[in-house]
Amino acid sequence: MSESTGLRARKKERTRDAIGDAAVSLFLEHGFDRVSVNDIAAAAEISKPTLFRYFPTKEDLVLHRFADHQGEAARVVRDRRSGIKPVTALHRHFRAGLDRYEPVTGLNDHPEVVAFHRLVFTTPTLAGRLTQYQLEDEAALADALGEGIQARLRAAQVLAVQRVLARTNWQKIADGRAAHDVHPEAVADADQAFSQLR
Amino acid sequence: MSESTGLRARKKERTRDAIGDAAVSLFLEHGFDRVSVNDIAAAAEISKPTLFRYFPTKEDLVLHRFADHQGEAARVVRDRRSGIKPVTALHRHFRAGLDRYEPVTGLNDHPEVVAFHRLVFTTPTLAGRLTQYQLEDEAALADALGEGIQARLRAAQVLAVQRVLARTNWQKIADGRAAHDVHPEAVADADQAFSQLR
DNA sequence: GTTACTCGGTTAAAAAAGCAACCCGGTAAC
DNA sequence: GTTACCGGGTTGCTTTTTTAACCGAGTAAC
Repeated sequence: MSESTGLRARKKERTRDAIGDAAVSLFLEHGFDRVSVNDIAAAAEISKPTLFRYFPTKEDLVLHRFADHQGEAARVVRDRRSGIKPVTALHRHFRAGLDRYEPVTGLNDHPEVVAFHRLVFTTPTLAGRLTQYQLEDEAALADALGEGIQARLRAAQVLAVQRVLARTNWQKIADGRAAHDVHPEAVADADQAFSQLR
Repeated sequence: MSESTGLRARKKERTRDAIGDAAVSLFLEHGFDRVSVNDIAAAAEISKPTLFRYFPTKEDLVLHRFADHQGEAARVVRDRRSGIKPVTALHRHFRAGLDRYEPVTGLNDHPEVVAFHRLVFTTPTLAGRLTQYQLEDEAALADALGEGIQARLRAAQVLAVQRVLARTNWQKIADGRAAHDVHPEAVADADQAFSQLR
C-alpha cells in the first residue's frame, strides 16, 4: 500500500511530534512563560539546537498546529471544481470543518483543545504571532483569488470572517456549552457571514 | 542520584536494547535462520549499517546477553578479598547467581529464558560462537589466576565446571521442573563440583 | 552454465543530532 | 554599578545515522 515513507522521514516526523506534544502539554500545565525551551528539550529528550532546528522560535512550538492549516484557504480555492465560486468553496469547506468539529473552527469542546485556545488567546506574544501566520495565509489566498487590490480585499474579508466565526464558537464553548449544542448556531452564523460576502 | 548519563549515551543504550530485543523476539518466534538481519533492522526501526555498528555479527545479536558477563570470572578473582582462594571466590559467586536465579546459571524457568537457551543450544552456529566467547573468557580468567600452564589449566577447568552446571540446570528445567524445585540440587551439584576442583 | 535471487556484511557520502560554548537582553544581588 | 545568573537563540565541531550502492558466497531457475 503506502508505507513507503523512508526511515529518516518517519523518524523526523516522530521527533517533531514529540517536541510539539511535549511543549504543548508543558505549556498547558504551567503556562507559556513559566516553561523554558530547556525544559521542553529535556522532556522531548532532544538537545536545544535540535529543538530550534525543528521550530524556529518558542512561539512556533504552540502555533505549528495552526501552521499545519497554512495555505489551506488558498488550496481550497485552487482545487475547487469548475463552475464553483471561490466564496462558495470556502463556505462549504468551513462548514465541513464545523461538521467535523475541527479545532480550527473553534467548535470543539475537548478540554485540551479549549485550554489550548485559551493559552493562545491569553498569551500576548502568541496571539501576536498568530496574526502573522494569518497574514501569510491571507497573502496566499489573495494570490489564489487573482491579482490586484480586489483579490487582496476579498482575501482579507474571508479570513476576517473565519477568524470571527472561530472566535465566537470558541467563546461559547469556553462559557461552558457543549460543541454539539452550539453547532446549529455556528452553522447559521457561518451561512449568514458567508452570504453577506457575496 | 544517577541521571548524569548524557543524552547521547542514553539513546545509544536504548537503541542497543531495541535492536537486541527485536532480534531475540524474532528469533524465538521464527528461528535463527529464518530471520534476516534486514527483518531485524526493520523491526528495530534502524538501518542495516547501524545494526552492524552495534553488533559485529548476526550471532552477536543473540549472544550479547552472554557477552555481558564477559570477563566476569576474571573480575571475580581479581576483586576477591585477601585471604580468599580464587576457587572459593568463584564458587561463592556462582552460588550467589543460583540464589538470584540468574539466567546464566541455567536456573531460571521464565519461558522466554528457557526458550532462549534452547535457541542457542539447538542452533549450531550459535553454539559454536558461544564457545568462542567462553574461550576468551577462559583466557581472561587464566590471566587473573597467574601465568603459565598451571593457570590456564585451572581456568579451563573452572569454566568447564560452570558450563556443565549451567547446562545441567537448564536441562532439568527444560524437562518441565520449576527453578525453585531444582535449586537445592543445583546448589549441591555446585558444591560438589567446586570442592573437587580444590 | 549463466542469470538472478537472497543474505551476511561493508563502504562512502550526506543528513541529522549532540555538545559545549557563546551572544544578547533582562533582572536580581550586593 | 558591576557581577552573575537565566532566558531565547546561534555557532562550530564531533558523533551517529541514513542511504544507496556494493562484495562474495550460496542457491534456485531454466
